[in-house]
Amino acid sequence: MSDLSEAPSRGSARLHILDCAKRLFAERGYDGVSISDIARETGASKANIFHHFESKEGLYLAVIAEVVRRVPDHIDALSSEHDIVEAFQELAAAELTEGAKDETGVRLILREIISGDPRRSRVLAEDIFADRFTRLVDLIRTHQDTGTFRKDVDPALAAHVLRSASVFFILGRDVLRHMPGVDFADDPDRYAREAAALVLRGLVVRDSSEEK
Amino acid sequence: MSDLSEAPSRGSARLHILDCAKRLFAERGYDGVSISDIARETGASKANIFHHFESKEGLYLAVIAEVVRRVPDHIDALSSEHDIVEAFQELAAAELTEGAKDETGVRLILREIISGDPRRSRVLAEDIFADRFTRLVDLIRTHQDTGTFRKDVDPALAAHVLRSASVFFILGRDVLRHMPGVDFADDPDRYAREAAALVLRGLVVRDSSEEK
DNA sequence: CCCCTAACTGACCGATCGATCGGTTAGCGA
DNA sequence: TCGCTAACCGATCGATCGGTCAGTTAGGGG
Repeated sequence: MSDLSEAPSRGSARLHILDCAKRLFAERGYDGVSISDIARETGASKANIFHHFESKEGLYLAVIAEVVRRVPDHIDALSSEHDIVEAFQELAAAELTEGAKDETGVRLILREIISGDPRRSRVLAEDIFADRFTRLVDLIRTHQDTGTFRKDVDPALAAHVLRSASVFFILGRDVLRHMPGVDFADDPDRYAREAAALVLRGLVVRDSSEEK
Repeated sequence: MSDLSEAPSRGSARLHILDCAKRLFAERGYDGVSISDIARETGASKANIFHHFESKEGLYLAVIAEVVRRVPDHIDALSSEHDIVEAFQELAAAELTEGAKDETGVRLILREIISGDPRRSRVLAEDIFADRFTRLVDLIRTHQDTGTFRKDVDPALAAHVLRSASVFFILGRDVLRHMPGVDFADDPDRYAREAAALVLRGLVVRDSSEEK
């Protein structure tokens, strides 16, 4: 497998191993993939994998680190849009399109989230999500201060609901495809925009006049 | 371990194995748990596990089936509430409290969702989620017809966003606990109600008058 | 009483796990 | 040209994997 004629340029084998391992780990999880599997997939020998990486866990952590390193950030780009709903739609669509394109990366991180290992949960939370989550919360809070957003909503909670809608879409796509009445499973862009609009505008019609 | 003095009443060992296996599978996943682990945890011998279950996969499927069998349904109970926002809050809170109480069950099903096995995704979708998902969609559509809910929102999409908010809360709790500014990680009831209210009422204040 | 069956066990099977070994190849600086 | 090092390999390690088997125990119906 993977006989790409040549091009053994410096460190290419290492990258190839990382790439294959990433896909396999994303598909089957850490315990579901053996070094032999990765070796077979890369076309290299088992021993060579241990030459490039100190252990199976070392390889796995390297894969995670590589995925994390490549996670782009779309939040900054929208600060000064004129229509706030449109801006959030744009943000959600950009993130979800990106996520759908590199589904293996998303799956990998999500597997890590539910792994339940408290150490890794903490590391992941602080190193990766905390920063952009905080910025999203700040963005919401800013709009609350300016009066664009209602003030009786916890900004962190709202941020989490927005994130959930995006993340769980990718996570549950296979199931979603088999749901009756669902025609957006293969259209991340449309889903992202409609979901963002939904959370911003709400589901109930806006004649009810209740104040907290 | 698990020396409950006696009471070897009919089939109790089988149930004990199911219970331990459920917890272990939820924590570490299918490939992360060996029969020896389960045997050690239950206090029984490996061979005895194969006496009660035909194989490891058979045990796993039995665990899944047991979890699915116990999933309660809260949707029917709310059809005739007077305040629609309150009704949805009640539904979300009931589901999330239930889910938080039996976190292992939720984790197990979520692991199954992201496993990526297309067969199982299909089975899960059709046997478990389809029914109540459809009823939630129908409920939303009904309120659209009566004019309570806005009509420019895909009911299935709205249902999925609502589900996402609940499910991903349990899934990402460990990470959520380490997020700055998050104080609802250990309060499923409050989160469920605020999240439901958010999706129903929306984030933006309701003076903007745009129609599609 | 005996006998049958379900519950249960320790010992063991071949296969595969992560990891290590000694040894070979290839490329590059001196 | 030599020599060093990184890249790579086949063979093999002890441990553990899922699963089997022959045999023992316990309990209830005849």
